Amino acid sequence: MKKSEATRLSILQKSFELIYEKGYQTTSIDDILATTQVTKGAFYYHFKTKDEMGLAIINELLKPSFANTFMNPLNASGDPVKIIYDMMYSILMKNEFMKVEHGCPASNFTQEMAPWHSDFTKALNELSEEWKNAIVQCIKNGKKAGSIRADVKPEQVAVFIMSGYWGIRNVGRLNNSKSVYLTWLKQLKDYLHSLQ
Amino acid sequence: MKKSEATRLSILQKSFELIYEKGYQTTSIDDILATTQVTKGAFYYHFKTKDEMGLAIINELLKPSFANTFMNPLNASGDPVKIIYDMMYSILMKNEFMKVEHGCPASNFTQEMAPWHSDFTKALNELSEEWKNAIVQCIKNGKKAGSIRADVKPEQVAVFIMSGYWGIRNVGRLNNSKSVYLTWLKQLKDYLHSLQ
DNA sequence: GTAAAAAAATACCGGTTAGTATCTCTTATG
DNA sequence: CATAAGAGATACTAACCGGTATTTTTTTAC
Repeated sequence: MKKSEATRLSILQKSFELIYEKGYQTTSIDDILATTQVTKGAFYYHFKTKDEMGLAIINELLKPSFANTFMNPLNASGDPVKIIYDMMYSILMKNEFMKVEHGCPASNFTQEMAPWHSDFTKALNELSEEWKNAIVQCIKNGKKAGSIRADVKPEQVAVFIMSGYWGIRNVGRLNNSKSVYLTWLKQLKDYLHSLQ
Repeated sequence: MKKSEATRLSILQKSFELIYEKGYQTTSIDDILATTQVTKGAFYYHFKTKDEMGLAIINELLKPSFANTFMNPLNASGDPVKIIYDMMYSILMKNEFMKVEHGCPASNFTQEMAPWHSDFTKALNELSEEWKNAIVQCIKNGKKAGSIRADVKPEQVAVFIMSGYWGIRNVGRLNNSKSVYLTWLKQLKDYLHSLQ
């Protein structure tokens, strides 16, 4: 009951990396088997279908890691301007898992799955909503504390910031260079200050 | 020499719509043949491979239409704040081809192709660069005319705005509702005014 | 230690994919 | 109207895909 958990997790983790690099649809079961050194029998013992595995990746790997990287920083107390900027800087510039040429796993999943798999889209929408709400809360706190102007609409700002992040990941992939991240971050800082 | 051009164009146009709705990789040649009522012989007479057709779609359909919708409005003279906002409003809310559930074709292509096809990525990066430069120019004009503050960095602003657009398309697909477009547009307006 | 259940290995299947080879029809030109 | 090239139709293939059936090995419980 222990080693089997290990192979299951190994399948999930390696698949996650592979899918992050190659895309979900272009990563075949055989690809996964080749890199994990797991046989088909083992794979299908743990997962009924490829999509079930995909969903497990989202729920068991993506969500927790998302919570760590995207949510936790926002729960800190202090000036939202600093909190949000630092979070974005850390996600874009310091995170070692995410590569500029591959973008953001959550965003990639979304874009790739949206046209044809509503279960995935739903799961990913939850992520996105959680993030937005966390940003909203962070800004509301700032308004209460007086570091953010009273007329600022938290919801609007959250959507605006979030969109910018998804977008700059897209641009980063196109340019294949982190320098656009820095350009974006500079303007994000100016924008955030305009809320003070 | 006339009818053949028509079938070629018909293949491109129908494929474009199909790919826009279903994604490039999940749209098979047979799908295309079924909807275009064209036979495989005809298809492969006009295009050597599926990817060649994909590139033709980008260069012959996407680029010109992009120029119309995304570039032309920026060449108008006047206040960049109004020009840029009106353009975004028109792209997001008034364009009849683009559906919220399918996002923006240029963005979809990018996300889907990036991991495995550098030719596509290159072509799409050109689009993105052109758009950015057009926004940069528009803002520079505004600075000269005095409607935009002197300390505003056009390049940064352009990247920031562009990213927001790619991103809100992503969010729109997740939410499957245009209401996030309106939320984003409101904040875009505030942001643009902060540049005055 | 052995039997039962869990986990994994192997071989295979039907369907789909992009692409090809070959044949036929159409059209433009003399 | 003949003919040759242009355009399109048909039938096929080889590789790959996700998934299954069956067997073998490993682990757990007694």
